[in-house]
Amino acid sequence: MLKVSSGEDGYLNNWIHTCDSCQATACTLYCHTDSAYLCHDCDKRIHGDNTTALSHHRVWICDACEAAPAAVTCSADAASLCIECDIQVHSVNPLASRHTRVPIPPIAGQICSSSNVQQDDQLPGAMFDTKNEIAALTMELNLEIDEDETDSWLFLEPGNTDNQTMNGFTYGEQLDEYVDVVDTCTESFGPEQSSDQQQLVCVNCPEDSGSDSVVPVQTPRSKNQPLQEETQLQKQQLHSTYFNSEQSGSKAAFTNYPSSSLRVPMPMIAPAGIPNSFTGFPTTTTTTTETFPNPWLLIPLQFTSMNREEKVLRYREKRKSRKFEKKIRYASRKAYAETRPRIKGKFARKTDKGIEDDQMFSKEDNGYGVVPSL
DNA sequence: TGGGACGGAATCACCACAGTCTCTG
DNA sequence: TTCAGAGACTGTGGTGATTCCGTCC
Repeated sequence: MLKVSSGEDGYLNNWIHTCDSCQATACTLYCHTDSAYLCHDCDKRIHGDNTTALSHHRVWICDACEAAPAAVTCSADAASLCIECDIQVHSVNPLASRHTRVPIPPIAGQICSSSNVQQDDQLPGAMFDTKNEIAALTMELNLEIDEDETDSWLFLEPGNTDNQTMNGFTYGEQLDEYVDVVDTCTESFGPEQSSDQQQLVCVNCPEDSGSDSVVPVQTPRSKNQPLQEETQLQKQQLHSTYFNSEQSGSKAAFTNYPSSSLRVPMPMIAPAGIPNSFTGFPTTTTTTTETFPNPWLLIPLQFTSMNREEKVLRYREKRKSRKFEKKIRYASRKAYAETRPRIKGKFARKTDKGIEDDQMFSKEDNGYGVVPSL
């Protein structure tokens, strides 16, 4: 991680977050208890000396953006990702969406060394020693649940949604809130600078590159190539993920990420007696373990009233200025659609003349049936 | 003050087809 | 294990139909 220059919000221009303690080096982990980004040395200094500090809830920083706390580990990509990057990376195509991701538990104990963390066998956030252990857990979690069944988890009591609130939010608001989270690039900057900043930050987004004159081949994407796509799957995942969390506005606020892609029903709805906020890892309850084998997945963080108020205000501002603009993912398809014959707005079959024109066009294009670029 | 009528805005479904993905042999 | 082929799936825009909401009487 290289330090470039620091922005007003504490983020470096290349998304790298500086250590909140020494302010000199890039952070490598985030302590939820202290609400601080720390480098290894500072973490060792702060948390290394007493058992109380060691129990602080710490997680590694996302491998992709290197600015937010990692929430899941993808064994397929061998990377730890924050929620936003996870969404971006794994919503690219159905194949990627099938990657099994394991929510990252907090760092247990002291970090071994400051030089070799997050490498190979020392996956971020792991109380697991090796990738093998993570893979084992992954298989454990890889429960196949019917889509309809998964959907049913999204609603506590169908037909009685009016009065269902959590922590003062209605579910509808929660739903809105997660849409906020999706809009990652915009979220991270002020409204005025968002578009420009996006151009700078999301250089790997195909939409930003402006080079998608043909339908892109959906190859596996590296961890540094996040995409901005809002698919229905995303919404389902987000809905599942943030349904019960009151802190959706900040990616730094999460430590757990029970993605629906894990095909694990969201447990936070079922256990009626479990409070909405937890301060630590919950003890196993009968209800919890019956519906979900990993109780540590359901721990929303406790927020201070100030934090919450701040997030709520921010969320409300966002909601006011939200715009649901259609995003064009495939310029080639847009071009095709615009040139297609229509009858009352509906696509119509190509006429013979249209086919002839297309053939001529193809000949002019050296015989390749390349979609004309915009 | 409540209810119906009206108009504008918003939302949704429909269509064809190139390209991609998945499955099977 | 690799390859080829078939079939399923996705995404794209303009229009009309439908729904929603605010205003007026």
